[in-house]
Amino acid sequence: MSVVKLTLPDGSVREVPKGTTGQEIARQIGPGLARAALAIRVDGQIRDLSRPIEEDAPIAILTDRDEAALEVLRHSAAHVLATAVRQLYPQAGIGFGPPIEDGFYYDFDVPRPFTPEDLEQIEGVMREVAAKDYPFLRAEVDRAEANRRFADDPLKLERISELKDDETITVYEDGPFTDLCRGPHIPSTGRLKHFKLLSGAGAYWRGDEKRQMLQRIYGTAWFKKEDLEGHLHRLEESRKRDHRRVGRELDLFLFHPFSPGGVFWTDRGTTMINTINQYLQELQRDDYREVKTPLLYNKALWEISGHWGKYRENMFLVLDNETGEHDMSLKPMNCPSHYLMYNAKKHSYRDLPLRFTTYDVLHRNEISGALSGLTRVRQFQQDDCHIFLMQSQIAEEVQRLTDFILAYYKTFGLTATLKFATRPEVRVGDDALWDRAEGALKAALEATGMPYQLKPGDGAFYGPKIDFDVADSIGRTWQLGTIQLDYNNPERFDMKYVGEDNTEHRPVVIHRAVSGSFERFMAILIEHFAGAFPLWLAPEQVRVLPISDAQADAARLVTSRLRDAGIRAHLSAGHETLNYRIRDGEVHKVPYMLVVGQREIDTDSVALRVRGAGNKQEVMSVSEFLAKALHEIKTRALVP
RNA sequence: GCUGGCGUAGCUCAAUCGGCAGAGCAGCGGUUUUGUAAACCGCAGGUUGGGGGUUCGAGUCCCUUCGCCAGCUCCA
Repeated sequence: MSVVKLTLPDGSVREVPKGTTGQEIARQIGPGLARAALAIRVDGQIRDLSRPIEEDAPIAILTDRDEAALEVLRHSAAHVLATAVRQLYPQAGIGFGPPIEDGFYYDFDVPRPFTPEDLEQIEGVMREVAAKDYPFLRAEVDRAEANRRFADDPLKLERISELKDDETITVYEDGPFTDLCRGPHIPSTGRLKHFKLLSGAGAYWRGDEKRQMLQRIYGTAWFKKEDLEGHLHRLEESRKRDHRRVGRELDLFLFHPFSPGGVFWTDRGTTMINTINQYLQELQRDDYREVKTPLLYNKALWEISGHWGKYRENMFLVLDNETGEHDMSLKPMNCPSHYLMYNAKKHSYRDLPLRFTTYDVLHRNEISGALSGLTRVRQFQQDDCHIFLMQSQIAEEVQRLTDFILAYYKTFGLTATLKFATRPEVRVGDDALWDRAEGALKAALEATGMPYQLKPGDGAFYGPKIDFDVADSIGRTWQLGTIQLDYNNPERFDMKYVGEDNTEHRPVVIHRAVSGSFERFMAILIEHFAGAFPLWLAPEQVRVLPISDAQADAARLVTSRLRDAGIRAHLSAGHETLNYRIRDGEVHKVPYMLVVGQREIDTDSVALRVRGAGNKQEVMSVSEFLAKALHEIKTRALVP
């Protein structure tokens, strides 16, 4: 009998008869491991424990301590879900059921949507399936056998028909349920213990809006009870932080049915936007040129830029009364207007890189179902910038922009991950141009030394890009910043600069945004800080509270002193009790409250109450407080 | 845009089977002058998102439309 040599994670080599299963190896290593084992990694590939090993390979037995095993668990949880649904709805068609971040889902073809009561019932049956501890049995079948097994399910038959002839078709059984599936799975359904179904929703078969709508059930599954509870707690916490709720409670913005996708910023929200804007303007003071351009353009511009062909459904077209045609449009992007400005003058290589920034209002006609709070609106402002530069300047500029963007996020305590997005299906420009652009941007990105992920096909229609994704409190990631390299528009707009050799050359354009849009950035900040903004950003920075009317004048004087120093301070006097006013300040997340009573007046001081710190007050002079607050504001400290 | 759910006072939510639209908070008026998270009393607040229908009678049932929410699609 031949043997195979298996290298364990600790480097030791174990020789076992060819065909030994992962389960048997785990048992040989130790009974504890055998009990804990969930799957095995063989030469980098995760497999069922029950599969025989036929070749020499590095292996690792996976237990609930491995992140990869969690994915296997969740995939198996999806199968248990399908098992339960099939038991309750034997006619249900079975779509796809993959693991996803924090959980899993499965799509079913059923005549009516699942209700919350249905989900409870299904979850109950899932617990029965888990209790029965059915083993997950893997089998390789040929095409005819697969077609026979899934003869009653058109969705599965469609999937089978797409498998290539050289692909191994595998099916998995757990008790009464059989699914077409690549695997791998946990050894048996009993290993699934801590899970919960969360919601149901419609989802198109294969994500295609022209195909039928299936009913998707989302669920979450974990190895430990605490992990499940922690996850459910995080979901609850996320709901509390939802920027739509917090934004209303803190009176930052509102919506009105008369302008779906349009934001009404209150004075408080406007103050925050302006504060962020000032910060950006300060950062860009030296090397950037801030410009303003029109909002409305003739379609001739969009024909040159390619928007008319590729982006028209997202543009608000405006009727021209003279021509009776919709041949004007509100701008959905700033780039073409910057190109027009660039071309209005002749440029020397000495002027490059030339950086135009703009905070103009943009309009995009999003389909109604896409609108969502501040994160998806129809009118918004980007902190937009277009950089005109020479080919040879790309790497340095990308480095500089990356540093800039990451430093900016750091000010807010946000961390980002980088994504490199390449040419999309719908695009302008020939492949040679794309090759050059992708090559140049990738080289520049790698020169920064930052880790990044690849997002193939996710580039802009005119060029590849580096996206900066920032995670919000719910764990959703949002694309905020972006660096897009564009070789197309310089051609389309026939841009030129005069080089050192006194002949004309083609510049390259970099599109850059940092916050993405102020609207979306505000949504993320609100959820990130749960409304408790750092001092420099808070719409109301300080609230001054006299204990009674007797101290009102003194408190008013303190307020004026703060305001004269440029601090956003308000006086909270009146007939309400001190307790009431303190509570109101805490509820509105005012960073600092200054209590002024007779004791303070006598010593020319204030009693500082820090947001969230309870009544651990500190008494200091007004000038001491002023110095402290101004310093925190100036340094944009993440306090209190 | 698609599928489903939901729209009751500024906000959060009640209103049994189709049978008098209500509460708390916020607001306004008064009393209270307060030492670190809600003083007390009173008043006002509504074409139940809009339109149409069924019914003796509609917040409740049906149709339609607008908006919001979740997901899909899309995306800053």
